Amino acid sequence: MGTLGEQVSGMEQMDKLVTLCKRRGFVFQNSEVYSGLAGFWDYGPLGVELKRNIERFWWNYMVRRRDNVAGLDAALIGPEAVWVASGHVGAFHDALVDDKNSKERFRIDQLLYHTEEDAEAAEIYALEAIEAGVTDETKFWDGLKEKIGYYPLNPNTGKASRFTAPRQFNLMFKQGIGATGEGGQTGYLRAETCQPIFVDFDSVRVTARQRVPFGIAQIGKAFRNEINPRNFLFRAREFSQMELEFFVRPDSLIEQLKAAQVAETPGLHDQPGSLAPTQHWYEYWLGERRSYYTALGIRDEFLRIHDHPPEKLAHYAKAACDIEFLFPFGWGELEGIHHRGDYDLRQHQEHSGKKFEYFDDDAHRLLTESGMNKDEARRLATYLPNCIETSVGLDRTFLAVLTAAYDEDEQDTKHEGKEADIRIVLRLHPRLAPVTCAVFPLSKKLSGPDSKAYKLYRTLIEMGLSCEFDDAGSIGKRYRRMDEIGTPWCLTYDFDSEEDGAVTVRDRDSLSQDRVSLEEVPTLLIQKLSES
RNA sequence: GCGGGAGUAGCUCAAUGGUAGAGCCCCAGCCUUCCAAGCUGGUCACGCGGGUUCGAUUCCCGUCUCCCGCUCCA
Repeated sequence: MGTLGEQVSGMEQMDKLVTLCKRRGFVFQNSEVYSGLAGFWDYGPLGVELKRNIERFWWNYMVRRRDNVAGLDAALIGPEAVWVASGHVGAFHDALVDDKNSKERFRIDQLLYHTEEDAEAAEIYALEAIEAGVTDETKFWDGLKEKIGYYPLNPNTGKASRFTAPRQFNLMFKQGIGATGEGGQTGYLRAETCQPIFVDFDSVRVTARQRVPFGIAQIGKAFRNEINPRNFLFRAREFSQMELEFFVRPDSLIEQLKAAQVAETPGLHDQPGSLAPTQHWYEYWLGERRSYYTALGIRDEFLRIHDHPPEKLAHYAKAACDIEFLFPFGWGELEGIHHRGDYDLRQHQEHSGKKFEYFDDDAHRLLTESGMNKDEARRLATYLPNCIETSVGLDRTFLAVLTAAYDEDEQDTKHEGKEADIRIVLRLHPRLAPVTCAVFPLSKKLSGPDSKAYKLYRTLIEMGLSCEFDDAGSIGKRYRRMDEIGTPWCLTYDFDSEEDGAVTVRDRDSLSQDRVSLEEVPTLLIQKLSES
């Protein structure tokens, strides 16, 4: 952060980011001409480039450079059965009540009851009442009192209060399949991208010829009908996730067998056998994910790990933590790393009737070699894999990258009568920047389709670089336009270029200017990119 | 979803019960111009709907969106 960057308050910075995003075409409110739709955003010309660069970065880091991770791009919508099995149809249908006195909102089972049984009875009663269309609060609460013998209290004050009748909040988008809406299936837009991964687990494993441990990765949209979308891209109703589900053996049988054999057996890579069998994979991925953010150019002081205490874990999780980023509005979750156990595969196995068990050839061979009888060896070698999940919010990463990159400089100004010359600059990682370089003919007389400047621009484009050509306005103004969108390098073709065949390469951060011959420019840029 | 605040050009703001001005941005042209703010010209706005009124950007109601707090947050 520059000197000015540190002085602006969080919300000021957020406003500046939102304005910049709109002004320069990173992100627009969806359907703005129809006054907008809360929780939905459109990525503009620069936004789509930045977003794809982030995706590519993640995909290379998590999939392409590993031989034990396979990719997937599954449908956004799935039949009801998938979401019943995953638990979303049940868990995403909370019955909520508002306290009219305190303006607080509670899940009905989290009010103050004498016993847990009463709380459960209240929830069941509430869901029935919602089903039956009961909206009269007096009728509802009197009915509940008949059931459990008293009115529940506000859990914060411990006192009686005026509650509304319960309402159901369905966090999943539901859709009838088939044009008539009749006779077809009910489908849901996926609430998280991982469920199709679990459903396709066996198909991917077999076709990718993968053996446990291995992972399945996916980047794609997910949808949640959030009660209240907030904080720009941070909580949207349609958003993208980048997820890896990594499947591991739930015990340390292999390590034990190998250790028992002989010392020369090489240990599995990255797999110290002394730890709890799956815990180290959880820690391995946490470490990998931290390195990823460093590689992405996000400094450590913007990140922290928030461990979920055991009593607060979701029903499926054995361990969980969040990687949080310091957004302008405070710390917020960027990524969740969860040890999901075998919950998901087990659920889908039970609901679908298909086996997701894995037969471990290695273990089977070692076991039979040790003289164990076949049935016992087969039993021990067959298991349902456990899953370590790393789940990143792509839109949140986008916002984090912008937040970390946003800076304001104070420049020396030649002009008098003005207080300060403020330069807005996005210090984006060069590989993330939506535009990598720009070509500026110093004068329009050096412009035109047959000019050398334009030909340089075409050359760079054909090399696959993201490049812009700008001949409008003063040269300084053009530099500023590029600073504001984070373009790392600007190439200026001037009157001397005709003679010396060289251009000025201007650096976004150092403002340095180097004279480079036209022939060397492409390789220089490629080199700078790979070194960054 | 509740409570509070706010919506006038791409941005920042102004004025007005008789349909709106400016600066910056943007576009075109001029200038041998390497770090915004030179000259000339130009485009672009009262979130949407309804009501009151002869007439509404202005007053009222609703709605949508944004911000803050609560809530929610797999």
